Amino acid sequence: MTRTVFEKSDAIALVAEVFRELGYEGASMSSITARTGLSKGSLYHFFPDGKEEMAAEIMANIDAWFVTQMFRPLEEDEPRAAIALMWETTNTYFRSGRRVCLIGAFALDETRDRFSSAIQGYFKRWIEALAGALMRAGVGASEARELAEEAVVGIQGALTLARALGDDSIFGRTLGRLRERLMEALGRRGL
Amino acid sequence: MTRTVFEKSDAIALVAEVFRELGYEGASMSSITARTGLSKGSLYHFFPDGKEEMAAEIMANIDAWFVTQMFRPLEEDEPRAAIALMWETTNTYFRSGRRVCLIGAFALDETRDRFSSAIQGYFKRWIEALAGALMRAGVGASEARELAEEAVVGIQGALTLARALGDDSIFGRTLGRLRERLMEALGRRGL
DNA sequence: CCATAACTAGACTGATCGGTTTATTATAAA
DNA sequence: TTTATAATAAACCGATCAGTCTAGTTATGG
Repeated sequence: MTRTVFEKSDAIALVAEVFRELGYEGASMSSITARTGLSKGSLYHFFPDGKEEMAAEIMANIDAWFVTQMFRPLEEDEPRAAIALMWETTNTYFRSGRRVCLIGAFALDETRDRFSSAIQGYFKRWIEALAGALMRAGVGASEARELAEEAVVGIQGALTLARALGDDSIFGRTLGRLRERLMEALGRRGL
Repeated sequence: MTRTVFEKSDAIALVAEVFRELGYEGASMSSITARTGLSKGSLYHFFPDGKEEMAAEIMANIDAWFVTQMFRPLEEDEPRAAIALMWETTNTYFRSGRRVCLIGAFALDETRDRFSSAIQGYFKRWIEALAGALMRAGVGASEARELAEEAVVGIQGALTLARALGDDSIFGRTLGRLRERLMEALGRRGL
């Protein structure tokens, strides 16, 4: 019997894609083994506590990626550049609307109860990081908060509707609309 | 052994609530019987084809409700009044953000494939009905379409974030923001 | 080259899955 | 009443579930 060797990071990425497609409850161990090519032995080697550990590690992985690619730049770098990067990163990460937000999907059913603090932390940090960048760019606190909330809400809604309608174009249009609104708010204070 | 008698409409409403909480895959027959108080005998009496029929009937039920309460008014009644009613209906139906959109939740995982036309039809009609009302109120076609899309996207996104953050207030704020934007567009043409 | 550890394949287990069947009880027409 | 039908309860079914275990194979460090 021939053997394929996986790295844990590969396993995380592969399993994440299955959760994205089937949801937490919908992803059975057998569907995970079938779709990833990882045997149960491998999966329980990497994730001794099974599905729940898989999901937890995947979410931590996603969160860490967003922190380095988006949140920290928003929090620390030049705000306008970081915001511009955010739109790029968002569009790329979600594959122009073809990829669902796993954390958003987990939030909708009782999966949320298992991972509530991770889910809450992710969205809270996104909104706060964006609001902070807007404020550093000169936008007033309350308007910055409103705009940031609106942006993250819009991204999540667009992902839902892109899937529901089977039409990615709504994602691009929404991102464009939201970006325009932020640009407008930024434009009003010092060019 | 004592017996409780249910109506089918009761069964639909009760099971719908379980799907809303657990998702389609997460809702097992035993969890449905436990939470609704309906026995398997009753459930399979009302829904001979099991879970799939339950979900299909629930979605048809939701769709019919939205058609009479929201879509038809938007399509046929005085547009400004119908739009005002839409915000009321939306806020009431989703219990100020505490209740998830079942159809939106189904859209995110592979449940979508089972019910794609129903899911797509629901959101398409919502957007088109709202866009139509805006046009009849004097808003240009392309702007009406944009605004309608933005509104439905925003509602779905707000529902996701309300659950994710465990904070309903974001739903009310989003609805207020969206209503304001529509009012502004309506205000620009003939008061 | 060997020894040990890291890793993988897949058979296996008890529990639970969606769904069926049988038996019983309520309802309502005759 | 009687009788037919609608509705409910629960035992039961094969399939699949998450998770375990064993027997291996491959990588590595000496």
